[in-house]
Amino acid sequence: MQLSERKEKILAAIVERYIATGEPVGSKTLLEFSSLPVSSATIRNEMAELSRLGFLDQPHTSAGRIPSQLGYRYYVDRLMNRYELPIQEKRLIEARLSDAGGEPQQILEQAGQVLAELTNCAVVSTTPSDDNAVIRRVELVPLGTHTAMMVMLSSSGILKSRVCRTDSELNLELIETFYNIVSKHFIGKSASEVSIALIQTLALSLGSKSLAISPLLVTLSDLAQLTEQTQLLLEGQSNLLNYTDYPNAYELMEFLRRGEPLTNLFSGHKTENDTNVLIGKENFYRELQDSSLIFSHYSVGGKDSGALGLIGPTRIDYARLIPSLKYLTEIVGSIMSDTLED
Amino acid sequence: MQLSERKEKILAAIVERYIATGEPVGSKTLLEFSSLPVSSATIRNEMAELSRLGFLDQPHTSAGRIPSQLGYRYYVDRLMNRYELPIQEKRLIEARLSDAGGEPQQILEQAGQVLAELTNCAVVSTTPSDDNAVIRRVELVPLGTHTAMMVMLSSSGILKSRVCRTDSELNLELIETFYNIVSKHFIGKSASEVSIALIQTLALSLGSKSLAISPLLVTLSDLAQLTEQTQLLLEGQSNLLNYTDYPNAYELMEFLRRGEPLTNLFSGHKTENDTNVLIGKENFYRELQDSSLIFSHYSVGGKDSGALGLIGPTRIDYARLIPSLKYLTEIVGSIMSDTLED
DNA sequence: AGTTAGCACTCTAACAGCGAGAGTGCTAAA
DNA sequence: TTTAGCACTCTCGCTGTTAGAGTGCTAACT
Repeated sequence: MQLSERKEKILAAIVERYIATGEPVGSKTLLEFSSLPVSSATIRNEMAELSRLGFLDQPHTSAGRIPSQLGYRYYVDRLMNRYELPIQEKRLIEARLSDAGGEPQQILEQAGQVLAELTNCAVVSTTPSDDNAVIRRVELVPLGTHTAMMVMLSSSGILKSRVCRTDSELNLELIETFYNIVSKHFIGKSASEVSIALIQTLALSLGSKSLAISPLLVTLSDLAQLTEQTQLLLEGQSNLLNYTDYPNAYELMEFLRRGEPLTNLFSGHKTENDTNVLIGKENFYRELQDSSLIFSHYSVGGKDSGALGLIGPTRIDYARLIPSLKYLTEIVGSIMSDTLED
Repeated sequence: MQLSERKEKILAAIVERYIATGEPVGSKTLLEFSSLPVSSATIRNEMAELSRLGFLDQPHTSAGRIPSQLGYRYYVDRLMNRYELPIQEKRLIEARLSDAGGEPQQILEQAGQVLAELTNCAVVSTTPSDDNAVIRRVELVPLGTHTAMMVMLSSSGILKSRVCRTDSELNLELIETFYNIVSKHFIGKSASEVSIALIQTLALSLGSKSLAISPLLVTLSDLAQLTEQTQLLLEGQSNLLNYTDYPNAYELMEFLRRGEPLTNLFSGHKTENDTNVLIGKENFYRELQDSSLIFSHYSVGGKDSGALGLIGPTRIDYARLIPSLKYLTEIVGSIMSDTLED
């Protein structure tokens, strides 16, 4: 639906004013604020119409108007002037991310913190998932006579480790056998190829050594699963507590902590244009229906591999947050790409 | 101060009742609940006296009594019957922790989750800090022609990694030189010995290779700092939102997130008996003065190295939480000890 | 001397009533 | 089509009232 220019101006002004103050906007307030060359009565008429069309809500008769979900949607899709980050700010952020440590998790953690500070929202992100990722390197570091730490690095840069305990003594021969098996059967394989079945057949084929080495292989398989699993990182949850809009922040925070729903949402809902904006009831999950979720996928080596998302009340500054998020996903993607392929 | 037996019974009953219900306890309620062989009038007299002595507070004249800070203190020190975890529960927890992955952070994360579920409190823990920890192993994994991932394992089992970018190409010779330097100058050294000065003199002594190798040495030094730094882990913060006692949970959650204050508190305040209990205003930090903090140090190899702590309102079930925390610290310590020295 | 019944007293929480203020929708005039 | 004006509605904050919970005190009882 296309609104008249004047209606658009009024809607935009209401959205922006409400985002800024959190108070319902009345016709008089709007008049001073928006400097339209009309009287408050005209604005009242237009507002009444916008209400009838479903773009505005009214908490009660004698209150001003607040944007409805549809109002926000129209604003985001057609009215909003994106507000880009100043260039110095961008440089600053870039420096912070470059300094994060270089691993995907570290970069995302830092990006999450930056975004949380910048936006006062909760920030979620998923670690890169790459269907073509393969095991790149496995190290076994003996810690004692029967324990060792195993470290696995995947081609997507994910590093995972576990401590492993063996029944028989961890001597040089055993370690060497392990490394042989690894380089022969695991390096270059994807995690999904490391099945229990493979582990079992391998163990069997080793005969007498089987018993000694199988704990190592089991750990190896665990690690392969871990490197493949997408992880959800969370930053700035406490920001949500500053919004009076959330009477029960607990439910939302528990939802975020659970992780899988969001991970699924992100992987199912590929970025169509650049940034996805889900407002209020547009969200599938009940726990998010009082919130807006803005998310965008970052791409490593030209391929979408994970996402960053912002969560706040529907009353957030879309014009500022969307470009910020977009910038962060771009820079995260480019830093990760740099690290992995040069 | 020693209270009469009857006063103690009444105080204990009030504390327990208030912990259970969160409502001020009146003389009549107490009568049904505690089954003392006296009338409500007598209880009233005793309660008045306990108020005068400072063990009870009264929100207002016509409300019941609630324990004062002193009341909780007396209860914790002398009245409380510790409520041990049932043995099956202990076994279950043990299994969960053994399965966590073996690294200190992984064990602590799991322990934190378990405790958060068990207690409905926020759980904090510090990673083991060991003044005698030394660098055990360093691995350099090339990722591209100019980037590599460096992984460092300390003798206390801490694993840290960073991605490092070099100006000149990462060829085999460079890598070999790096490993030589590492094994000669760094393995077996403590992190504090890895000073900037050392890095600089080393770089200088290498002459022509100096420029190529110095980014690697800088990263090495960064990693050494990281492995040495105590980290604060946080679980179950959202539990705090379930207590009506916290009008501004935001402040507390930000305090927990900041980390250093608690890290300092733990390291400064060594475990005297077995478990420390700081109630309300007994806490040094303003942000904790509406809360109780229970913490206890775990020991790895017979030496205190980190701590686990619970944070909740002063109105928490000390009798149940203290033994739970104590058990968790013991098991965390024993699992970590097992891993590192066998 | 300690305990108890009884009672007057105090304070809160909940509810109703009221007025001020904000903002609307409608009407009639420009 | 716009605007001034006005009656109307609804919230918010204040006040007053009442019911109920709980106390502290006194006087009687064991």
